[in-house]
Amino acid sequence: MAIGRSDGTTRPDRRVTRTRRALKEALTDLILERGYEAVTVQDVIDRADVGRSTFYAHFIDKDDLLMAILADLDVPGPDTERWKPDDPAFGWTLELFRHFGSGKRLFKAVASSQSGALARRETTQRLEDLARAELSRLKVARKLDPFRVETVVRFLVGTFIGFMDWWMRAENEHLPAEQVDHAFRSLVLPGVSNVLELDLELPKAL
Amino acid sequence: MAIGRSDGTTRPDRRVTRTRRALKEALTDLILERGYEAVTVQDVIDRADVGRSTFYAHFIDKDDLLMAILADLDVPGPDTERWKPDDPAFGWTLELFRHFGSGKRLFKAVASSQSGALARRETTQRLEDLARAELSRLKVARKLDPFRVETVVRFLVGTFIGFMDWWMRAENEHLPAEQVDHAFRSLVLPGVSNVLELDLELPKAL
DNA sequence: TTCATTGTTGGACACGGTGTTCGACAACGG
DNA sequence: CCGTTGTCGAACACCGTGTCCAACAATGAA
Repeated sequence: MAIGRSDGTTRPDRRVTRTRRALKEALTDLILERGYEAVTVQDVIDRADVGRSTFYAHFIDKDDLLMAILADLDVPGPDTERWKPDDPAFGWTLELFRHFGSGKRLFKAVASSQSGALARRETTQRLEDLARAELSRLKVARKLDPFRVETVVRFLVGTFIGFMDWWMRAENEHLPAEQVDHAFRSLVLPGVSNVLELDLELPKAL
Repeated sequence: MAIGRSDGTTRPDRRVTRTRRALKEALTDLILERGYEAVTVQDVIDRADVGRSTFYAHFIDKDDLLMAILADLDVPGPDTERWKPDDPAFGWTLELFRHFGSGKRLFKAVASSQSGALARRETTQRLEDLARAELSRLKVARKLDPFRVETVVRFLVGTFIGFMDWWMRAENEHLPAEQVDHAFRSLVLPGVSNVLELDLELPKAL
């Protein structure tokens, strides 16, 4: 039925906005409480106080709703445009950590590895693009074989998500993004530097 | 009802052995075909040609069966006994990769991150114990603060599982364990060395 | 304010998977 | 051979999913 698609021209009906917002917030809350897999559509519409049929008028299923939530918080695509060629290597990871950790429950709900397979794949995809862009920026002069580059990309993204996951769990919620980023860089960059035979400025050990 | 527990004294009934084996094999196959989450108990008993009630006479649910499969293939607990104090640091990772990758479908089914949350947690647990044991072996003279050590442990295990996962996926099935291990060590050990201020022998870059 | 449009509602429904129970039956092993 | 024990399959209650529809209510434009 595809209700209330804001097709640029018309403003969406208030009711539509209200319903969608309620559903998104409900799912976000519930994910934070129990984890994504444990939440049922029934739970969501109960929490959101929305009719069952209304839910299915807007979203195909639980995954679809999750994707909508994810779409709201534009995970930075490769904004390679803004990068200067002489920026320090991987200088943007702190910004990324800050972005994800900026206190918004949304991020925690989605970034956590508890979230659905779809969302995880989606996030991974974007981060991999980011990493590839950075590597291709760095290897200006160098010719590196694709296999090695792909391996490093997987390593970078896998570790990043691992750190996000670890950070988001209750025990570490108090850690500042700076510290997480520093730990990440201290552990990851030496290996990248080693494998790609690059000369990265390595953070001091803490 | 707890059927046929081999309580040391008595040999288990043939029928029990047969049933359990059939169920384990069925689940293993199905995981490899569709991934764990997509498999239903119904599928398993159909494939295994076992009555529904029989299934529940042996296992609580799907997760329980998965745990039983996992228990069969003793993931090496910290065999710290066998380690000499002068072994090279993390020298055992190759053995671990070989162990997991030794062609057995079982490992692929279980080690893959597609498998249930329970199994994943279980595996992670054991690997973390391994890593902790190694770190405490290495810091004989040194006094390292627990936070740093825990961070490194998470980094090691998270990355290891990431590599396992990547390796097990179809495209890379042909890679020898040696190459995977080498990539792992090249990327991971420099960071560990950096953070723990240890002097590890680093593998050459490839 | 009026009114046609559009979204929302709740109930009914078919479907499929879960986990339990029970009596009849068959395989086991001493 | 025979008592024990495991297996079978059917029936059942339960729950979540996703669809459909007719009645109703909010909306926004005239």
